[in-house]
Amino acid sequence: MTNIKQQLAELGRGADEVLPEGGLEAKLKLGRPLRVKVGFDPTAPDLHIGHTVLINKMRQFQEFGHEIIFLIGDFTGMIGDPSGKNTTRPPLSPEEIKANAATYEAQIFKILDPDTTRIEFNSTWMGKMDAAGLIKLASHHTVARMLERDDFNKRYTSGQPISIHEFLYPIVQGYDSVSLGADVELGGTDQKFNLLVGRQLQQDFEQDPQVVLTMPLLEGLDGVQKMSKSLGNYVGITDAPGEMFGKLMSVSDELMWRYFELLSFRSIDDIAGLGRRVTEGLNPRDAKFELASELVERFHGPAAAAEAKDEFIARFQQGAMPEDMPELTLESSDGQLGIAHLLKAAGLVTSTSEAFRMIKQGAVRIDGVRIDDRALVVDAGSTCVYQVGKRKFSRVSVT
RNA sequence: GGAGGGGUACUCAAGCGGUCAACGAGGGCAGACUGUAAAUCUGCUGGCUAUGCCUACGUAGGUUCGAAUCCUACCCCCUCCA
Repeated sequence: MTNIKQQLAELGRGADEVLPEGGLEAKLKLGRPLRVKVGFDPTAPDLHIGHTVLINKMRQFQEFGHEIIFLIGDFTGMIGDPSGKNTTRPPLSPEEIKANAATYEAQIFKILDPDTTRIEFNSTWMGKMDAAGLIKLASHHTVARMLERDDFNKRYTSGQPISIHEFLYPIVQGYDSVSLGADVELGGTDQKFNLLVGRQLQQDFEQDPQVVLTMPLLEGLDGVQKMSKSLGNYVGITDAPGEMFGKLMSVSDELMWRYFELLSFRSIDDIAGLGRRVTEGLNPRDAKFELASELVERFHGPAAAAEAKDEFIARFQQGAMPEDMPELTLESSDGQLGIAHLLKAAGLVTSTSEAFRMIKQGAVRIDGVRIDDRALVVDAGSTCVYQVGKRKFSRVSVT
């Protein structure tokens, strides 16, 4: 096992908080593999790279020889984590949970070692608990302490409803730590309260309380708001290689370093070295290439990563047309097809009005030649490459 | 149950009888430039059978030559009181 000092440095990398202070060091000094628990909600199996910040941290623990437990909160899923929300989510069916769990597995094993990752469902123990047991469990926590949690507090003071069952979420999550005998629990910063409840319950159950390590929520591509699917500022881990590469290249030079810290598997020293080289004159674009390549390789393999990079260079540095593009055939009514309708039918724009706008702005090219005539008609029998902006292409035959 | 305030385009937010397809900001898209789909600058940002027409300012009616703007009813949200 790697020495403790080195472990502390890497494990603390990018972390928001480690509670209690010095707790992790004490746990590491036990000299045995630590049991590291991380809970996942079964509702959102479509991971983006923001979620992998946490999974990367799990990987680090795993690489240092610790035991990691990927806990799927299928029981707590019936409650729906009320963190930051004021609406309850509809409960999932067992089939949905099963399907989501399978999706999780496929995705996380691109990062984690499947042989040493333990997957658990909290229904295993919670499903057996009866009402009396639940009441007893609930007696371990007070309403006053619940109301310390920021979002509960806000809702309470502003008169918004809090259902009793929402209080059970942190308690059950905490009890999971008791059941598993967790040494460490990882989570996003928004999970801090829940993770701390675990510590308190473990104490009540006469266990050595877990160390809590929170990771920040990754900023999205815009660099301001949190990465989320609904904001559209995300990189999905199932994104196609070219798309993933391009999205990563679009982050600002500044944000790139944040991504290196939280997403790269490279060592802290290694990244600092790269930073120095940029200061000394290396084009930040080339540093970004390394980031994008590493991530595409992680999810799609080395061949796809190399291809995505070549394609990016050809396309945006040299202005080449992409190798693959949608091909389709459109039927003209009377041997001719107006350009606006053609672009719309090809899916390059969403409306004819938008097509006219794009033409006016000089964004439309046919076989690489810019056009400016909005009334242009294309004769039947032709096959050309139509382009709108730098990124949308389609090969269209008109019949 | 009572008293006020409010619902405007992707989001926030102006407008309070005509010049409003609707100020401004954010976001998005495009163009220029470049060292990259960074940064910066500029433009665009309802639809269509397209120099005109149609639909849009919570919903349904009404007043008016003309309404997002005035009136009525209804729905929803917020604040205070019970």
